[in-house]
Amino acid sequence: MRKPRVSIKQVAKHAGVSIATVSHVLNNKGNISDATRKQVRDAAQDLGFIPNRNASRLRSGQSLLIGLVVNDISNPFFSELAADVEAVAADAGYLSVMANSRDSLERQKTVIETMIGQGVAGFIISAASGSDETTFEVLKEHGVPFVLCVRDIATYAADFVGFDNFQAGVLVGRHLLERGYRDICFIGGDQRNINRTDRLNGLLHALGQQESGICIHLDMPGPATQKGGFEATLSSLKRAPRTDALVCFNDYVAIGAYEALYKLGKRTGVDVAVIGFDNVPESAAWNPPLTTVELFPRTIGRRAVIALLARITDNGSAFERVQLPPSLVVRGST
Amino acid sequence: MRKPRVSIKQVAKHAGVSIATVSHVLNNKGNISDATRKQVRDAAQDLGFIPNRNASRLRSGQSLLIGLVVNDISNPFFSELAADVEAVAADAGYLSVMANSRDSLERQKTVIETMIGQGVAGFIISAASGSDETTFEVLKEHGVPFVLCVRDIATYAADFVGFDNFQAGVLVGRHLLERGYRDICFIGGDQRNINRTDRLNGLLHALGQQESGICIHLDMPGPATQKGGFEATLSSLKRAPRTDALVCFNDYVAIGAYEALYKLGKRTGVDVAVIGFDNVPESAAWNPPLTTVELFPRTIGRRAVIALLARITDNGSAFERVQLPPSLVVRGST
DNA sequence: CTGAAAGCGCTTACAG
DNA sequence: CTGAAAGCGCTTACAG
Repeated sequence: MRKPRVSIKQVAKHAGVSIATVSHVLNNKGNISDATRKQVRDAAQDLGFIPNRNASRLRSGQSLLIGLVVNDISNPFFSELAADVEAVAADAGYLSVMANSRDSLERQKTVIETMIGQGVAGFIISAASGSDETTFEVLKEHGVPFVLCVRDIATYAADFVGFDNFQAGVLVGRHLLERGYRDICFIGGDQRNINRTDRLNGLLHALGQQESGICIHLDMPGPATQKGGFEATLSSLKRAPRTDALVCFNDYVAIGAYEALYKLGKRTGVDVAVIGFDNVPESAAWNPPLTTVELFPRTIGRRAVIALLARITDNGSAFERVQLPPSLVVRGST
Repeated sequence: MRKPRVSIKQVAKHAGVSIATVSHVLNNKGNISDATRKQVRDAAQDLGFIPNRNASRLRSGQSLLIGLVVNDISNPFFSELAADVEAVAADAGYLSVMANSRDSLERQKTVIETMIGQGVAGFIISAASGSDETTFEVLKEHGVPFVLCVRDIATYAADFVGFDNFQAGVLVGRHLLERGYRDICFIGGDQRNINRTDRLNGLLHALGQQESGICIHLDMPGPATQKGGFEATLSSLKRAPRTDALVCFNDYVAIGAYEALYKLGKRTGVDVAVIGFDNVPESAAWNPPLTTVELFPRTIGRRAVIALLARITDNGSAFERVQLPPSLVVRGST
């Protein structure tokens, strides 16, 4: 079916040298005279030679593939992160393979095993909800380095690059206090999601520092989607009609809250404040523009690649934890 | 650095059989007794064996990798498409490798060559702006099957899965006529982008069927981004202050138009209508909700994988062209 | 029903 | 400075 590929053998023949020499030239190894070097390069060019990386990898054990496993590829937070992972990896000569765990433990396992079989040099993983110390055992067993990002695992020792969720919650809490909101509801997100727990704790921490009647009325977990936000908003306002601020697990949930408030005839930002996390690009253009917390997905992606490359080169060093400080973006919705 | 991987050899030893037998069992080939089969399976399980696909691929020439090359990974249209490509490919036992051409011809070339080197079984490609018949020559030379999606190449013969852009333009044109808009401006998008040309032509076609003073004032190409839409809107309204409808190359451009109109003190959907293409999920929750054209990225992704798998199995058949009909979603912005 | 052996396309010590 | 040869982990005709 497929045409026979041009191999190093043909290149060698065409250039009138041995295959060892071709390999040396192509990998810039050993001492090769300039004349030979040019001959080989020209021959490779003429024949349109593309080296078979499977063979290289098999023989040398070196791989130039990076595996990226995220919870939801179609979430802009992760697609931005992925875009930078891909770009930085490419600069270092690595190709990135991306897979979607769809936040399912089982699928995460399959995806990781498949990628090991493909011979990836290492992994960048945002752990699926419910992951624990045993989840990544297989990577240790196979000696494949990995770094976690965005979603950490409480008890697990590995490199981690993410943002400080507790601090993000604190920023939101302080802001709400300053603006005088008193009846607050936290909506959306999977309860097993450790980032959610941290954000909520940060929020409670900030609110608790004040002696006042301020309290969280409701903690309403649910799908971290627009639809989830819509429904959580409706039921929150039914159960706690005096709610004056909705803290949303992410901007998707927040846009669902906008929709629900509109339906209920409440003015977003006037009758009820809405605040999100992520700062997706569109949120600046919503009506009213969304107050949210910027979490720098692209920076996380970039840092994760750097950490992984370091780990691939030297798997012995101590684990590193990078937590980027979040930053509050105040707009019209609060 | 890496632990020595468990190979078929260890499995064979552990099961007390030859490596050929292990291979047969694992690939369900040949006649193997149930007893032996079980022994091998158990041994593989015990040792946590994951077959080295590089070796399989090298020997058999068969690959289970699919390469997906898109113009912009962080655009939700493509990340949704990618999500379904990945899912359907996974069901068929394929792993998908995604790369971002960033709509650059040069990067597209690099990415394709790298992937060939990785031994992908085939490609799904949304052609970068400016691609032509020579761009994908390298794939033909190497005998690697591919299908194009979303962005086609006028003169090129290959499978294609996309949507009917002309028809999408017609839908928009008819809708604007019905609502009585007369001063229309088409904004955003790369002028070399064939989808843009087709949409514009469809729009002109629909408008031209009417005998009236309706006309397109301005065709303002530009970046297909929020920022691009913002700026194009400002300059359009400066040059043609009577503009009553903005047709935006995509929803990103449209949200930029919202922003600009807000800044100019015009009411979106009342003073100036805005219409987009893509129907990104959030657009339903914008204020006002966006009238846009649904283009079914997930369906395109799914169909593209199916077409590619057919092409991998039988590269001789005639090229197939799938054009999904677009569908107008009318909301508050028109 | 099972196994010995060749070979996929490379890389890499080693010899000259 | 260049090349002959072994070997990475598999698959596959072929022999028994």
